[in-house]
Amino acid sequence: MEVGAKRESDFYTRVYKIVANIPVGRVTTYGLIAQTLGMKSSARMVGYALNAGAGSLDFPFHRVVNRNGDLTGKRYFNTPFLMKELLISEGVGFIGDRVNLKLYLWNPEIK
DNA sequence: CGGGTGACTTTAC
DNA sequence: CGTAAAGCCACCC
Repeated sequence: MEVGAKRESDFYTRVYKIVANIPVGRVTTYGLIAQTLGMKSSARMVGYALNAGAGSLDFPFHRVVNRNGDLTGKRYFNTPFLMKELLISEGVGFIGDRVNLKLYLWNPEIK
């Protein structure tokens, strides 16, 4: 029937769908997701959306980092260092405390 | 409808 | 590399 004509009006749902599509061993940024949604100026809302879904949904929000590749969301984790450990465990490379976006940045797309 | 908030981003010093 | 300030848009009360 309608090819996605339903269009999830929920901004959050959009973010969840993209985050859920992030392949293992890859990461993406808030601004990039926002841009994919057509609102590059609403990068804050992306992280906000994850916080709203976190706790209720099982999304790999640890794969979402900021523009610098820094794990800004680690402070919302039960154990902050866990976020970095998870990424390393998945094969994501780090430069100090930041993700090597040069090699592991993933380009989000709406499925 | 209005005010407050925020897991961002950019620019500036 | 550090902090500070402004812009930004969606959600909550």
